[in-house]
Amino acid sequence: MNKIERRQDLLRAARSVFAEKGYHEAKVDDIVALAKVAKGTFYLYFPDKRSVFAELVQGLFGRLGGAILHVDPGADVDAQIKHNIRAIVAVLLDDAALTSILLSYSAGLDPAFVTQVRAFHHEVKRLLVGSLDEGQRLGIVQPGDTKLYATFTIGALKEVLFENAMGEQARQREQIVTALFDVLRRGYLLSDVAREEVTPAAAPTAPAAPTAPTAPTAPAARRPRAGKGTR
Amino acid sequence: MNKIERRQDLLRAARSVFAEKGYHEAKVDDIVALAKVAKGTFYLYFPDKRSVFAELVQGLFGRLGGAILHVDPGADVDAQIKHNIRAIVAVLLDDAALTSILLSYSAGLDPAFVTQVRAFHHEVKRLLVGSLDEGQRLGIVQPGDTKLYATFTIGALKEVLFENAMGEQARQREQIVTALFDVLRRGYLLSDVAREEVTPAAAPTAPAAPTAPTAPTAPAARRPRAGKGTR
DNA sequence: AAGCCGACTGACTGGCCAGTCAGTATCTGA
DNA sequence: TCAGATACTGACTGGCCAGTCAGTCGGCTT
Repeated sequence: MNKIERRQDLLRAARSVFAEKGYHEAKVDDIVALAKVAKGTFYLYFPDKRSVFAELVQGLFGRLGGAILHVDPGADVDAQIKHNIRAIVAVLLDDAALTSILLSYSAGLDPAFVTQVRAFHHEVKRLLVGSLDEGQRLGIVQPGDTKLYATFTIGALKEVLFENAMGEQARQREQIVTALFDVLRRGYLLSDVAREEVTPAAAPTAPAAPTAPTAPTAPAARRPRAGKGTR
Repeated sequence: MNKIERRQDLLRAARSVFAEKGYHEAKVDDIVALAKVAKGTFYLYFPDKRSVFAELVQGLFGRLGGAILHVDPGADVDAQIKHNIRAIVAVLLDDAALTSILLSYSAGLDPAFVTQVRAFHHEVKRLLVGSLDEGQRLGIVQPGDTKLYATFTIGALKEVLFENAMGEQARQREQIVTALFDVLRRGYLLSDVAREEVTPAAAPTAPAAPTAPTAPTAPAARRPRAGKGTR
């Protein structure tokens, strides 16, 4: 058992423990117990608890960053978008353990660390907003607030991955990719126009009183759903 | 200063501190300092730290649960959906402090508590999935995995609210509502018609997906098409 | 075989903080 | 005015756990 292997053992153990208990509840004692070494050994390989965690997260960030490609508007955009979704999903699904921490347990850590996570998050969003802006110029993206679009997208992605990481739902990678892409492309609600034909009777019972007089952001056009019934 | 007011003071102080530092970093000493009482006083009003937090969260849950109405398919569905989105947004925006904790800091608490939060989350999702299923039967919702739709929706909503709670973006309530609704109804990507039909079990590999030079569908802008070339 | 060295060990310490409680202040009604 | 009740105080304790370090172990060299 050389030093490198031992280090790996510790990292592996740390990852499991962090994933299972979150940062705070993960005790160094748990990690060393799992790695089957004495506590002192841990400190021969890492200066402190924070460091192991940081190293694990750093690795994840690296893999994520490497997976995301800048979208070239000159080529097949759909494919590239799908590719990016797929890449992100792949990385994060393969490391469900860490993902679950980053997505839910990411607080209460040292401020410095939170900052780091936040920064990465911002970077991803910046990148996405940039792409969407460009897409708008090219007519690939609907008019509207791209920052909001980006936020929705990231949120949706985080949530699925989080569910997966938490073991609440085990989904096929490709299913997630396809479904998300489809929602981004056409939503899932059918407009009321198209609906008229399907609904039996529309008795105006009005159980709720929504009262939505304020609806300034009227989207320019409601796309007439031509052959939407297919599928 | 009667007992009720004092209790309110403590609750208010606790809310601020929790919001600012998260559950773990919030010390009872911080709370009592902010409320300007001695530590002992805190324990005259609450059995322990966990309880204050639980009470705060319970209140939020109550308000949220009360705000969500079951959608009646016989009436104006769009309006009701918008109403629900608006109600949730309203509650969560008004309590940015707590929201930020629930959405990010919700871990490392006692397992019992995490369970509670999780349960609520599930309940909301269950409700939404139910509505979507019904919607599908009525042709209001696209075919597809409603659980996935629900997850995306909840994720998107969480993310905007989280950003707002974190003070990263201050958005108009109505803007969020409208934008989210629009995305749910039509997505934001304008895409090739050719990709309308999506294969469920697509080939996983090949980052550069099926080269599909196709006929455009978007109304206005045309976009250049060329060979691909990722990055 | 002797002695050196790097890897490993685990009992221990120091700091932190939730929660306690003996004591003090303030109020209230007789 | 004073006695009892109620509200409040803050120094203190006990438990927990990250991080330490004096010491063991086993392999390698000479």
